[in-house]
Amino acid sequence: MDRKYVPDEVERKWQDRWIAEGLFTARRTDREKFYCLEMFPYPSGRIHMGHVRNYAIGDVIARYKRMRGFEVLHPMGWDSFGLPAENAAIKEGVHPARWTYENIAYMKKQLIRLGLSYDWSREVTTCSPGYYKWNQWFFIKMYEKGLAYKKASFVNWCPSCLTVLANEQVIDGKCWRCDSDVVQKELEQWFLRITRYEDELLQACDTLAGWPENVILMQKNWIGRSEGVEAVFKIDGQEGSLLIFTTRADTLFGARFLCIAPGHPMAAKLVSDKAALEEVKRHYGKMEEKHGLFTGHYAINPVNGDKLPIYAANFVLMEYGTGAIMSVPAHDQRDYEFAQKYSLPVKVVIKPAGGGPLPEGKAFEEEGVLVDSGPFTGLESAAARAEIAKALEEKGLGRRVVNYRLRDWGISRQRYWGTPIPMLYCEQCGIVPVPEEDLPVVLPENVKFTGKGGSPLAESQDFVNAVCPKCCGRARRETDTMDTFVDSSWYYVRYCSTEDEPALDKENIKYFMPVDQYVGGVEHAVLHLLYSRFFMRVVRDLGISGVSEPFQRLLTQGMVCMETVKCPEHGWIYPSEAKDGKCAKCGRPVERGRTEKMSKSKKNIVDPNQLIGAYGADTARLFSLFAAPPEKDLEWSEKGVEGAYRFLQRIWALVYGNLEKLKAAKSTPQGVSPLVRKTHQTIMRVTRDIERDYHFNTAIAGMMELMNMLASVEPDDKNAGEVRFAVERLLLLLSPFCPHVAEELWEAIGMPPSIQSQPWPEYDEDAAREEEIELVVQVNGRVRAKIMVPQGLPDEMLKEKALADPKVKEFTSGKEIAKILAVRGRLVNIVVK
RNA sequence: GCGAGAGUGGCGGAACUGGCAGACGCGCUGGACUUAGGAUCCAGUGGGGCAACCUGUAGGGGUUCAAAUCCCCUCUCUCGCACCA
Repeated sequence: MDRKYVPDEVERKWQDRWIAEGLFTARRTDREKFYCLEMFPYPSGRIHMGHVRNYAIGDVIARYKRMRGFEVLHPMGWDSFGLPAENAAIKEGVHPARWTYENIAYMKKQLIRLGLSYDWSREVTTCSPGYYKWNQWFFIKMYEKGLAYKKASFVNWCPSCLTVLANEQVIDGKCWRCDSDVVQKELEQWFLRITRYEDELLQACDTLAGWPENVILMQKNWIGRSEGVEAVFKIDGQEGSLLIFTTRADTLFGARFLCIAPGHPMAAKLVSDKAALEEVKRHYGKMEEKHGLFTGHYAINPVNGDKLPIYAANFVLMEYGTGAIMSVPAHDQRDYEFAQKYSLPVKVVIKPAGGGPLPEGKAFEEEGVLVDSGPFTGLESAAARAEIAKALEEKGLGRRVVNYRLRDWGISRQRYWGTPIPMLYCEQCGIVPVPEEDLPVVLPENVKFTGKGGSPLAESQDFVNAVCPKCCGRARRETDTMDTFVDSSWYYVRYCSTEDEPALDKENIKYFMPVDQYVGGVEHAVLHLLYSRFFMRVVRDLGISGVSEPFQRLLTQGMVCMETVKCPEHGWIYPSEAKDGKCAKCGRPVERGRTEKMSKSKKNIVDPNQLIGAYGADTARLFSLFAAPPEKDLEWSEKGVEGAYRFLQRIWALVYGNLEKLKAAKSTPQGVSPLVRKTHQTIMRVTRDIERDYHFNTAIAGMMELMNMLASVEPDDKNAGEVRFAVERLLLLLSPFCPHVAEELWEAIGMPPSIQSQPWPEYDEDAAREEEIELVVQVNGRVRAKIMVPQGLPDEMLKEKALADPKVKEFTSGKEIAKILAVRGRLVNIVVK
């Protein structure tokens, strides 16, 4: 009867049953669907607490929606291409495929051990040919539509390893392996024309009602739309001209010189000292002191004919606008700094509208009133911009344009472990896509991983040598692979069909898309989400789906944090290595650092395996959900975990301690007792807290309150029915959070499994309402009395009762009552003078 | 620098549209049961005061019968972008 709670035993039992019974498979039905998705992990080896939190949140939502009667699609997979696998191959000699698939097998076990309710028949593994075939297919479709193209672009290059480096392999401008200085090397690379959708992607941001404000803002800023004008500056005494972009046409009369990017085509033409130009290029794009070089030429300001010197400058970006700017040192801080360094003149053309003074020693960048600006003098900035733009357009020397910060998406990677870009270079026909029927272009397995030289694929002659599908002549295969963000840009579409079904089944996609709830970390707020929004539109424009926005609602969960401990001798140490404020190794007093995101380097990590081993998956889930609302950072606390465990123990003890009485009782409460009322209130609260932005922490608090009340009720013949009623409801409410305990106890009290297939409990609003309420009486805003009154009395009665209260009289006697207010039948405030 | 968000007990966090500040959990204090307690149960727990009461949501001002919540200023922290012309 007094069975002990052994989480491991209970959890494995139910995990096996759920899988055997296929409770979590989704299929197309007449019911309304709910697509619940969590960002799939990179198979790094083992899961971390961040995954536990992310997937616990998603699992509660999926299980809750199932109980609410939805056909829930809740899939999981592996973002399994990427650099770490290749690094492991270089360092340890394991093949990336083996390394990856072993990691996947292990991590899958871990996820199952957490009791997550996934439909594994839809498992996606991006490094499998069956998946990346479709990356290639999309690529070819995009190539046909002009959405994929090739152009020269810079990569990080290590001159010692003779290899391209990813951004994360460049540490402080040096190679991660050999510490050599990294240089920029120009290569031909493939790009996806996301900019074709820039305007739509920006506009549609305002339709993302279910997204957090900050993420929408980050998307908008990333796209970075700005309105301005392009103006033509003729070059003095020479053929040709320079086109510049500015958002501040109102400062055009203040231009004192022009700056062009060192890589600008005109730079090479205008500058005779090539070595000096190279020097400027060396500093290009670096956040440091500005470097410039006078080209020896002048340009003519189209509005007033001023002759302005032309400089090549490191801070002017070739990728934005036209790669050339007009420099207005009086009204742009960057130009000001440049002018200071090269002793160039400054001309003020804007003054503060209020007539205040100009700042000293820096540029005045705000808007104001124009001075010294010819016919435009006296206009305000906004009006002047319009007028000057008009004047330029009339002269044919300029036009209004909109510029975006967003660049096309460079997807070429000089790596092995990624999707081969399905292109051929034919000696006769040039660039030729691999025919659809020849897909996938499979990664060859027998390649060497040295970490040196070019891409491993380029070394594989079997791979490189190909036949042109057009002319049957000799062709060379593209050896670059795709950015792994391509893989994750459409995996949610792939999930709509099972592994056995066609990959892009329109009917399946129509039924399941879009994702109703997406859950993941903020670190993907910009790139992954933007690329996915782009890809969804491509899928749409290929006629595969009618959906434009892939993710209806987005929840970005906070980080999992823990305190850090530092020893003066040993550096960061695990909290367990500190005893009584001293380092266990050397005995020196430790320094308590701040609470930070869990990371291996800071040694402030908790291993999910150990956690589950000690307390079970239900406790791990419960604590992750209870300690903070999902969107906020969560501070890990061993004591807090124990508290969560204790809560489950108490429920367990409650059921097993009264098992016979509970089993014998019928769940038919007689009337509305305090326990029955509390039960209805709890159902109401938990439901509301879940519906209101998934505030699981308060929902769990509500269940704890009900548990506390249950613990104070000793079941006897009279009340056994209502206790059983409360216990049943409590288990139902608990089941999305701690599914194993809920199942086990549900079965224990004699209910047929599975609790997962039960409907979400209903509440009775009348039964939930208190018969008596505590009326708060304030005098001049201060609480002076609390009186129990029947529910629903009219305001006049409440005021009367309040005034009659002896305590209140003490504060009102002899004073003039100015006003009495009653608020929602719960509070009365008496204002006296 | 620009943009966004946050600041509530010893700690994590509650408080729906302005209406009892501190739900729930942790910790702490006292008690019970115990050979024992780092198990369990009961009671208490923002600060000050014997008390009636006073005071309290980063700091300062304001609106209101009433402010953690709304408005203005200041400070601190976190995040994002960062030479985008």
